[in-house]
Amino acid sequence: MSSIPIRPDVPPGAPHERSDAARNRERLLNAARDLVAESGAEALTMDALACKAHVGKGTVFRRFGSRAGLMMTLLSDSESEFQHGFMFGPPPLGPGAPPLDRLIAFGEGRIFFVLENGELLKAAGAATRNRFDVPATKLSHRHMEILLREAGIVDPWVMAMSLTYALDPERIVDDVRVRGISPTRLTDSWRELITRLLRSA
Amino acid sequence: MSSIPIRPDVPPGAPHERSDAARNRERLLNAARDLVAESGAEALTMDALACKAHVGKGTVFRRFGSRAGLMMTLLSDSESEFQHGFMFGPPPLGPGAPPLDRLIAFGEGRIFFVLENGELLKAAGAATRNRFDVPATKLSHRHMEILLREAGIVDPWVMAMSLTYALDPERIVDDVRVRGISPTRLTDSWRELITRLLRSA
DNA sequence: ATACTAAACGGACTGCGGTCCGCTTTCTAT
DNA sequence: ATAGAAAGCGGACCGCAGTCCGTTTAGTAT
Repeated sequence: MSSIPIRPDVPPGAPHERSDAARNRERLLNAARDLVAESGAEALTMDALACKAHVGKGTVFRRFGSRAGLMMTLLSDSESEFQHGFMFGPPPLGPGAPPLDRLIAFGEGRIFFVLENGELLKAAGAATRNRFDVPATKLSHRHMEILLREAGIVDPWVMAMSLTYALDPERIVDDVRVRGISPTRLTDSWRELITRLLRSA
Repeated sequence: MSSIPIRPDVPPGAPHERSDAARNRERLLNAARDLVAESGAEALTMDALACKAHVGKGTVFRRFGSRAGLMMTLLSDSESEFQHGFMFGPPPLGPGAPPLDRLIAFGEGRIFFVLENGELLKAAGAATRNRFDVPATKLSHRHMEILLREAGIVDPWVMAMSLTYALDPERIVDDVRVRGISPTRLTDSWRELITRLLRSA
């Protein structure tokens, strides 16, 4: 029953990961999860991580590229789950429902997803400059674009971008945690936005 | 014809600014404008500024609080101008036109404003955490909120927040400069968004 | 003029993200 | 088993934002 641990993102020509590299990746991921669990993502520093994982700082950056990259790695599981939901799951989030309902469900799902993973998302988004080289973001954008096109929006690409920013993690988290807006108000307003946007003339 | 230079933001009980402080403020502002002019806001470092203004680093931070604060100071002139435009200027941007037209004009104005001052705005927004303690942002938000309420939106406060993020400087600048979207597409899409959002059932 | 006080000053210092590069380890080919 | 090459490693190092605190200086009161 021994299983080979899956290494994500490994493109076709796999030069085979070295054993020490694999070990260190494991160490780093565990240490990172510990640190996040005990003090939150915001407080995690790359030095502390390197230290806790008994690894050089260079190794940390070789592995994840940047702090944002680390956060994205930490997010990737729950993110894939959410992605799976809107791509293959049951309607109204998944395929089978009309665009209006799917967009409403998408926004609601996204809002709750953000509220669960807000710290990580904010830390991951802080990259600045990438922000849209992030596959997950591109995928969400494209998903909305397609639904908007189906619904007759003239420039679905740009509209999807507007909606993407309307669902910005920082915005959602701060609305709820800093400005005291309830999640319900957020989802209600999203529903109002999409409903008005898509109802036919 | 001698005029006393206006010191902005000075609340009632003015303990009178010391002469050396005034002189340093002038130096810093000039140096900052020079630096921005020659290499862009992004490249401006607080050390370089202090050095160029022949002033200690502590002085820079005493004056502006943070890099974002400095950028906001640099912006304040053009920002007031834009604010004046939508608060007191001629319709459709200013009062006198219906909310629909005013919102469209507001978004268009904002897009062009951002494209002119994008670097400064991005650098100013990087504050993170404040972002809404910024008076200018609050004012824009409130402006939209009022127009949305007039137009019958159920939760104008939250909707205004969505629209605020849809007009985020980073979004606009990156759409145009990184992703190659023309300003016209942006304004057209904004018009489509607002038009659909506000047309009555 | 003198003495006093509070504001202002400046630059050394800290903490963090990120880079660099000489050294070490693992894998592969023989 | 051995040697060579490449991937991996680690920590000193850099640049930058922001803080701290002992020193200087501009106004004020006498």
